[in-house]
Amino acid sequence: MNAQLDTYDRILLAARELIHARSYAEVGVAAICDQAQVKKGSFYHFFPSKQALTLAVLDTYFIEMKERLLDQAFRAELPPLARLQRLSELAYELQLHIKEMTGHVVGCPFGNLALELATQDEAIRKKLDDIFEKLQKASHQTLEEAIAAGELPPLDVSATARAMIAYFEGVTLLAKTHNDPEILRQLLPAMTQIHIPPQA
Amino acid sequence: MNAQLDTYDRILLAARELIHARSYAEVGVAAICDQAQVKKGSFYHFFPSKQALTLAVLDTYFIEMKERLLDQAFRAELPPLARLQRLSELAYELQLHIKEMTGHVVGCPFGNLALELATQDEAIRKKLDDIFEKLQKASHQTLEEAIAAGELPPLDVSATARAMIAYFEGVTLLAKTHNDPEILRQLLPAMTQIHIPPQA
DNA sequence: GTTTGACTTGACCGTTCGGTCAACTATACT
DNA sequence: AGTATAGTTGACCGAACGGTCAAGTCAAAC
Repeated sequence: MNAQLDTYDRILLAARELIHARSYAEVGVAAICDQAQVKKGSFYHFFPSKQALTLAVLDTYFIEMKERLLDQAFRAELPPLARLQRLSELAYELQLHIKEMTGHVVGCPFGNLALELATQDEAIRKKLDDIFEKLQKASHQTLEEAIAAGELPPLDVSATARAMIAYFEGVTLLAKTHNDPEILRQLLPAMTQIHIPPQA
Repeated sequence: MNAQLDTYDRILLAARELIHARSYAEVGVAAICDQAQVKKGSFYHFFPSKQALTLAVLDTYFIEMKERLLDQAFRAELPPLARLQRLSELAYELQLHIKEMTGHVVGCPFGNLALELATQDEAIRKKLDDIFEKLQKASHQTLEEAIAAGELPPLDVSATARAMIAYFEGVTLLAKTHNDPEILRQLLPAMTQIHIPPQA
């Protein structure tokens, strides 16, 4: 499987899939090596530790999420709020697709690792914090355009962007716990209702 | 420490604290036994497995959450929406207090275990799902009163209750990732803005 | 043709994991 | 006093954990 990829990429791909489907602690280095068809010695030739691998995996999660969700939803030809609705649809479709293949709503890789590791591993916590900040910036831009277009009243754009990401993560958490993608379809569209007013 | 408690309760208390502060996988049975000052043999006299202990721990989390948050916030003498605002304040104060003692925003024990274990342990997933449903029912009641009092327009009460819990969990997730309780104070009050309209 | 260095291999390290068990002690009932 | 029973103890289990390492392969650089 994936014989065309070199060793480094096979490890990264295997780790990505396994950690997203299970969890950080549940997936051992040996399991990653098995799936990647790599021996443990080779693993430690490319990655100094499981933590270092996980930091690299987070980068690939971000790239994939950007390509499959952000770049698809935040397109200039759509009105600003419609972009956020499109993001909701894409997130629903993605989790539905994964559930059809694995039987589980696996949720958001960032949220998953955040709640598992934020208090245990400072480097990973920091990286996840950076990722959420990037997501916030992407929403920020869209919200400003929505206000300029009159689709939204004036508001605290930074706080509102963060609130929408929080809602997105929380809905995904409930969908994972219920193991039901329909929760995403039902609840995510309300994302745009959350408005944090400007500070006085 | 806690010499007045019997063995069973010491195990439960130790597991509660450790799992909330760290994670399920990070806390081994040996660590729980150390903290509870109990030998491993005694542990397995009272609990058949680590999973069974965790299910019991979830019950104690729910009782504590109900006493410290729900029962304090959902008081009949407060107007319905004010109860939800009070819930936000209490959640903020609780996480702030824990951070002052441990250095970490530890987040919600249910959300933490949900994202770590929902795809790995079906019994725990189911129990967490039940707990979130109970929370939804508690919000449901308050939302109906808010609508009756004219504080809210007619809406899909069940879906809105779930959406508010999702938002609550998502904000807590971001606060944990940022390790900053202020996020709760800034964002949680917007909880009551999320309205899922009634089905046509 | 030889040297270099990236990469691979498989055996191995000490530690910890969840869990078991036989033996022991303390308490309570008859 | 005798016995049943609940609880305790510490040694122990095999498996898995993250990680190490000496030895070997191989293609490119000289």
